[in-house]
Amino acid sequence: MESQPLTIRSWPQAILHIDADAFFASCEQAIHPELRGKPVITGKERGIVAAASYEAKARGIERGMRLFEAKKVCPEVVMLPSDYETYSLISVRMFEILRRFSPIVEEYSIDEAFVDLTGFRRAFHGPYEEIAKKMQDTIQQELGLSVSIGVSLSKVLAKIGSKHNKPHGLTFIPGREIHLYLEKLPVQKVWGIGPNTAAFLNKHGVETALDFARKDERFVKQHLSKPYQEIWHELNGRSVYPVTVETKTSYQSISKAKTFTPPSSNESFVFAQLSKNLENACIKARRHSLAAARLIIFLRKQDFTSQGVEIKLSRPTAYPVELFGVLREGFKALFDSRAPYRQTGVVLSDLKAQGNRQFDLFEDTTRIEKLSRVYQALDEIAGKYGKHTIGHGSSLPTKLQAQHEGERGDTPIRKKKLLKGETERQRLGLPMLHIKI
DNA sequence: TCTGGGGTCCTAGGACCC
DNA sequence: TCTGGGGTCCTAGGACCC
Repeated sequence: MESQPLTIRSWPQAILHIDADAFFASCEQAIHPELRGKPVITGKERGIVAAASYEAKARGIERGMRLFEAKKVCPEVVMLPSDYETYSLISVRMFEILRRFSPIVEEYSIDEAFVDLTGFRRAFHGPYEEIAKKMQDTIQQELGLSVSIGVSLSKVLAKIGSKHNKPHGLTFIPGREIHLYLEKLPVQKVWGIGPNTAAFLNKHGVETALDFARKDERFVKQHLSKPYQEIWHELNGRSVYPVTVETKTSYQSISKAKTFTPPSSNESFVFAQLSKNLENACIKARRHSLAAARLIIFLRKQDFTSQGVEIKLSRPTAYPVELFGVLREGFKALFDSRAPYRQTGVVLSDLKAQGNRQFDLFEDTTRIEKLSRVYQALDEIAGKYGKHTIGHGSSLPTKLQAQHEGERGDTPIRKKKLLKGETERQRLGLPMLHIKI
């Protein structure tokens, strides 16, 4: 297989990666000044630590820890539920600040961005490090947020830089010093290299990022696929990943999954959970004017094993009423009343823009138009009065449950080792089941 | 590393067509 | 009846990311 020629720029790039420190917890401290200096964690609604402030980390709290453990190591910890809407707003403001320095800003995730600074030295009368320092100071002053920054010749190297010194670090990696940063870095810490590829590389004597960067091109081309060949170039200071400005406007797939505690084997409750997920996924799809031509349903048992089905729809849709029939069928095929379940989920995929929707020749188009008007009205009401004002009857048992779900007991989580090479997809273990709507 | 919720991209192989 | 070669599209699966 001949791979595409790699685009290698002939002049040195200056790429900056910025990563907010303990973002969720820092947002809370920025909004609530009384929390500053205190150990704060978010994730209360899930029962595990989603983010921990540096004060909390200093007292031994780690991401992923269960709440009661956090409380044990640090009784005075302040626990908050995650407030994604607020974090998103703060994130937007952070990106706005970055755009004052360069128009080429890639919003990589809620708390990370890449910025292409190539050629901006003169505009700022100073070296790239000074520009980076100024960004860091501005974000600190205007948003009260601490960020870590890496600047180097490629995205992969810039990422290594921003991780090198946290929190509030600023690391500049010029071409002649790359090896100093790679030599002690285990290869699996490199962005894009996961446990599988790391294991493969280890077998070939590659332990550190530097070992990998120094591997000869023949080996890389022969044994590794395109993404890893690209990482290899990036580690050597040859930028192949451009900083892309386009903000995400569409989706390849939309998924919704929810874990409930304690696990349940109540059929109608579990089905109601599933319906709720479907409704939420459809709301999101409609908000983006998308309709799904495929639906995946999965149920996860208490022991973390999952079963799922993938259903091909005869026509794309984002209307739950049209999907409840297949949802029920799929659910029946999966549900085992002996097993307590801990999670249900749906994935809408093969998404089509609704503008281009084709009606089948003999389809009842008036019915579909009516449906579309009904859902438009529903979406408007939800917009005005809140998302959960109106729902479908089949999702009702989730509400009943919510009412007498006073406390949500911490169910012990069974540890299960991921089998080598096992993926999310395989854990879902999806047999193909074609059902037409 | 230790399972929450949400995503993306790449590749090999089969089906189908000339 | 057998045998090529080549192209395109689709799918399932794999690996990774925050």
